[in-house]
Amino acid sequence: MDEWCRTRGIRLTTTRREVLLIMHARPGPISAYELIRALSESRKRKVFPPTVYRALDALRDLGLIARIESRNTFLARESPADHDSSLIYLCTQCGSAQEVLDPTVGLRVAADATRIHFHVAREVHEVEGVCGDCAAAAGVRASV
Amino acid sequence: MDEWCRTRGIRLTTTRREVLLIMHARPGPISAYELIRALSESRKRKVFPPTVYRALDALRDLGLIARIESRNTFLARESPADHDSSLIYLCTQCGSAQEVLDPTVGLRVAADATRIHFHVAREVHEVEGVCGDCAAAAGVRASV
DNA sequence: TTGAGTGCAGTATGTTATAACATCACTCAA
DNA sequence: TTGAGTGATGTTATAACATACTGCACTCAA
Repeated sequence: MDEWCRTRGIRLTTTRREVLLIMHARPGPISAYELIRALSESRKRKVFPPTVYRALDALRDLGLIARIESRNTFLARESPADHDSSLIYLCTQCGSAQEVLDPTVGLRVAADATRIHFHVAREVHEVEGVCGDCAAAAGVRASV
Repeated sequence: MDEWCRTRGIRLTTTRREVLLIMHARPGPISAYELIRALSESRKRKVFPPTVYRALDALRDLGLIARIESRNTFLARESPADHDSSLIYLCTQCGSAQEVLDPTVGLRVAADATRIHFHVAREVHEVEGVCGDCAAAAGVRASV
């Protein structure tokens, strides 16, 4: 993993590794300030915002995490591959986030971009709603 | 217009109308705090954040404006129809924003959602890159 | 062993957003 | 026309998110 990062010209330093560990340790998206609190706690001393934001930037460059723009939170990825035009499904009930890869969305975006002569650099696709589990739970409650 | 709003159960009050006018008066996205400053100036007295944020919420409910999640800014729409799964193309050079309707993207999202048993409520599609005008300008500069 | 490059700590501040509560205005029925 | 109910706004205060900038420490190659 360390080596994997180095080949990308980005070192997996202590801070970055700690941030990634915290993110993997808890399910779902986490805010930068929650990370600041968690990191401060594990280090037994105050950690300042820039420390965490820098780590998040580096992890994002590595593709190891994704930023959820509509919520100002961050999500650890299971694998760092090919997420250029992934979709993130966000549950408004339980707060969970699920990343889905659907290249056809990227193709549509590319087609539309060509039509308006736009050069795509980055795509954000976020879908808000209710996940299957929460819908099922609500259904159970409703039918009782 | 006033009547059009009322049929949707939302009044187009003075504050909301003023905010909408400011947004239409300048091209491109505008931040909430720019609106606060602009509205304070036009009213000759201080306007507080909640005033503008509430107006923005109402205008968003009416579909008259869109929030650009990846930039924390707001964009006035030309018409308020059918923007449920529109795409916003954002130029990193000139800051312009262009909304494009492409229902096929919404269809793909719906299909993916069904597959993972997700119930969609709202979609955010934002594409960052360079607009045609800026690319052309850069091309001209590069070729000189 | 020194100097360039990179990453980190910390200060300070800028920017975005909302909770909470008081007050005002509009609507509509009596 | 008046008064209750509802929705909108004014205001204070603060929470939450983010970055500019300075300086120090470490690594590694020359």
